[in-house]
Amino acid sequence: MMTRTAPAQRAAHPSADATRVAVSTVIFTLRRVPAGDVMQVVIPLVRRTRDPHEGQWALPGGWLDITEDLEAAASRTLAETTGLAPSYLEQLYAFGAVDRSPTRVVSIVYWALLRADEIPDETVENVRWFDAADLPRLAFDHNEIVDYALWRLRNKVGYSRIAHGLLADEFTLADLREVYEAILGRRLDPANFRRQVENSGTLIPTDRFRTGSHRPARLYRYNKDVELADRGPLGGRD
Amino acid sequence: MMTRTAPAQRAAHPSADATRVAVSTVIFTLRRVPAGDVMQVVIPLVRRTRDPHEGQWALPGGWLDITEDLEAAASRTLAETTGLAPSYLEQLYAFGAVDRSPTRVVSIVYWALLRADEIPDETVENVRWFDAADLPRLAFDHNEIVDYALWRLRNKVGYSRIAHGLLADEFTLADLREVYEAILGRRLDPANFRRQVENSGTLIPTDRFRTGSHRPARLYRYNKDVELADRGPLGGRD
DNA sequence: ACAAAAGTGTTGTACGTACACCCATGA
DNA sequence: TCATGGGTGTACGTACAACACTTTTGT
Repeated sequence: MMTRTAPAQRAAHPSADATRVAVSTVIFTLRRVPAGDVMQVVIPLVRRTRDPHEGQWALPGGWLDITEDLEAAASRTLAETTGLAPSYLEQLYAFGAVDRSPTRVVSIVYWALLRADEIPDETVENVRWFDAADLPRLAFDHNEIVDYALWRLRNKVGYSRIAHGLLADEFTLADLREVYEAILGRRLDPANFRRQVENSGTLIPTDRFRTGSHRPARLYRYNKDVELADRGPLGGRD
Repeated sequence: MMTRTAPAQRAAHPSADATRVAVSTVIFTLRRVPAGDVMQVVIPLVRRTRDPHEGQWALPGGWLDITEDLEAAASRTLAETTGLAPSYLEQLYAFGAVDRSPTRVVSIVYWALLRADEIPDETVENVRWFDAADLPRLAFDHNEIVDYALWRLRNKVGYSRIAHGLLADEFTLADLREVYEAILGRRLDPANFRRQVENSGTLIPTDRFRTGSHRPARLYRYNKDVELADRGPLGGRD
């Protein structure tokens, strides 16, 4: 599913009087807010350096190359602009209102999950991480797009195991619960959460424990036989 | 949500070495199979009269005009090719694999529901209705697209009231149950179905009854305060 | 009267929620 | 020993599936 090397040169864009196809991605990850003890959902945005909405923050993206599939374009453009390689990538929606940009642009938007261990230390120039719940005014219709992506994320966390796309290989039940709590924006009962996820068959207990504070917590792994998310007959193709 | 008059002339397409954007629609409706007493899901397909896959059956669609929104393009192209005006229209997915067509085409695909009373008597030339469960080999990747649309329909019928998009204004609970049974492909308990749908708050009982066979059945209407389908922050825009 | 569909009642199981309680560790 | 999070037990309410049963019509 992941990225490949970017092609050396890109095909010239068609004349501006034609519809052009762009690809953008809403990338979600979790960050522990320094002061408090809660996690928050954050997304990386790119400061625009060109004419439409120059200086404003926008979703990472770029033009679709004529020789690459949609998902490949999403992987490539987000890697080029942010240097990131998410663990999960799924198409969100195609946005194509006539007035969403000065020239006619249809944007195929993807959304992605980034594991905590995939976040690089030094950030790329012109990229900044924002609390998804408290965004500034973004370029184009990107506020609307992020809202929709958040809605999809919250929905999907309820009926699939995508939350695992935000965690490293081994984790405690408290880690997993924190992910759910950050996405859903409410506290969950530890006892009930444990039983739910244990009965779902998606977790494999290891014989390792995480120590350091109070009683050690058992570490779990994901059962790779269970799909991360049910995408129906489409197995992740375009 | 519905169609408008088609523009008199369409902008010339960009040169064939650029990516073009097409819009197609999977239109679902129900038909009572003549012999038996069951309903089946049927979709209209158009016979291709041009080069790629000429003679094969394909989804109704056409090129996106540079001056129209995506949903408007879906409404227009399906009206032009089939003469239909569905009661419900929602974006399905953007298909853009490089090899899905001889030239590079990104298809924004919609899916639609047509009420029984919206089906015209005489069918347009080159349009034929097919049982969705028994399709021939279609042009391009359209078999795959229909499979995905069917999956979405079956999913969505479980957590929204879209089934109502397939019925006339007034209907009996048996009518509604038939819709669910046709979509889900299994029989439902009339008693439990009644309670479920009654408690959902989406139905308004009228004081009219349908007579004709056995005990008369009460007619119901939809509560228009309840959305047909939850589309999140997107209220049906593109 | 009888068949058949409309509509009601009852029961059991599964599952989510609330919350009391015990366990194991660091300090 | 105490505070804290890990982990177990239990009781209650809702939702759904199964199915027996009553009601109302056409024939």
